[in-house]
Amino acid sequence: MILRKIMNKAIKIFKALSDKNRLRILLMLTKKKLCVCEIQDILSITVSTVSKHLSILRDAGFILDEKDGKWVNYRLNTTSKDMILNQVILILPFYLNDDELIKSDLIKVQSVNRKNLCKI
Amino acid sequence: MILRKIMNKAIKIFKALSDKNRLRILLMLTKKKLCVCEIQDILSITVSTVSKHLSILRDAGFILDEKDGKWVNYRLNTTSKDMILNQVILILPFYLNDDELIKSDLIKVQSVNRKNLCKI
DNA sequence: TAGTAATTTCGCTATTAAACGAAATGATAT
DNA sequence: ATATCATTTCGTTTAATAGCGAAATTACTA
Repeated sequence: MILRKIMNKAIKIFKALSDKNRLRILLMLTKKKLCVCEIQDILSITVSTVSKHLSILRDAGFILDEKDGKWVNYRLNTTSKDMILNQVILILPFYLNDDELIKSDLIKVQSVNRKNLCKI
Repeated sequence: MILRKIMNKAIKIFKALSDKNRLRILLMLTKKKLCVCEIQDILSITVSTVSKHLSILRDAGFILDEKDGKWVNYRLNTTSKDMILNQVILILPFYLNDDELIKSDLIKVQSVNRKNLCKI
């Protein structure tokens, strides 16, 4: 029963990684925790789509959420015991380091500020 | 130009890994090189679908093909310089080792024989 | 308690991907 | 060279996924 789920877990992880915006989110979260509207601002897609991406990353085990006032902070899960998940989180920053889009995302992350962004 | 392709390469690799039959194929190829009809026999899907999966794995860099008489042998690419690709090939066997479907695939691989299978 | 703001969920549309069978291709062997 | 067989490509159908906007939810705050 449990054993038959191993491959499904792997597939869920790899599917989560198969989308450009989700890779961008993961890389941003290596720099700091972010709320939905901060991510929305950088990706330039709707807030509902961001929320969906975050739930896919959470289901796969990559990120955790925590309430912070009226915001929800999302951050990388650094406590997972999953071998693939840990390796990916380790390798991705090196791998995507030189990607132009990732580079500009990471610059924007430094100065993004939820207090200026929100009030949808 | 080239740099903008880094993320697309990553996405291609993760998409290739996001399918059950392709994971099964990769694991089988860790044991020995196989032709299309041998893989078809174990997966129980049509030969054209197997061929499509193999082309996706080849495009992502996971496997290589070589002619062998009237057959085409597919084998793992162990010469890649790609960081993600190498790590995945290293980790996957450990990760999927206990999956029941993978276990039965790997038993079947031992005795599969193209000479008995073919004549579609 | 009512209002407001952040986030999630729902319903929909458009695109992508997996599967099949049939036809085309490539290569061996008679 | 022709027949045969393994594989690939093509055309189609069906299922999954990313995106949007609107409605629902959750939780501060006035």
